[in-house]
Amino acid sequence: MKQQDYSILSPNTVDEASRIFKALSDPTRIKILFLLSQEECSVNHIAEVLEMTQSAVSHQLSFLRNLRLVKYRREGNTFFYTYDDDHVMTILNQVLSHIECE
Amino acid sequence: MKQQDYSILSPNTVDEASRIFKALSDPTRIKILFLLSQEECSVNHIAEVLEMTQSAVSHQLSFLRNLRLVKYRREGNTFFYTYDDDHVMTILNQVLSHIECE
DNA sequence: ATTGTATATGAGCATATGTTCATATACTTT
DNA sequence: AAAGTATATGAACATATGCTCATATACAAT
Repeated sequence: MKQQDYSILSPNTVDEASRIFKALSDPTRIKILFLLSQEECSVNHIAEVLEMTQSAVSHQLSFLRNLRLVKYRREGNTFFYTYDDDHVMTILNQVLSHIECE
Repeated sequence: MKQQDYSILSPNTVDEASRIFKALSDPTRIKILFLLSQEECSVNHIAEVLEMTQSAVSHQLSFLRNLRLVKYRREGNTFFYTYDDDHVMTILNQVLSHIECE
């Protein structure tokens, strides 16, 4: 059988999907996004709640920023982060609630 | 502010979610699952369609099997794989169709 | 100006991941 | 029994990942 006989995903679609899933595949990023689904948070606040170093959190926020999954506003020295991709947040919440109602 | 003031996910929930997303975060696994969403496939068939070695495909199927995302039946020398987790397939299709309709 | 505070970032490191290569296993065919 | 076919599996390797540590940056407060 030949490859053409099948509905094949375009490379771009596969790459984009894997990027989204990879973003959600790390426990720290899941926890950060879940926090942000509830309220706008500063970096230090996230670090305190998750009991992680500021640096580790900042690196993950940088990762999420690059993927446009979060955005921030500055207020003095404090950076307040919010989520910035409704679709990804919907996917995350679907999976989380599916797991919890088992 | 204290950690207890927030709705915190249980460690099990986070781990389980990250396992699901990690399973979907690799391009090869996405392609395999997408193929299986269309039809039952033998290992060699998957390898041919995806233009990958039998070994690479078999390793990924082993990964997906461990997570109970696929199952197989044997017919002589041939192993026919099908998907085995409707929820994960739904998530995958949601993300794929969201990407494609942009 | 100096010190303090909040965050970002680069280097380094240990671990995880995905593939290849060689080989094992189990069944089929002759 | 022997050779062939389809798949599984272990070792090895290169790359990716997520953290820590040290330091840079930018603004605030004194």
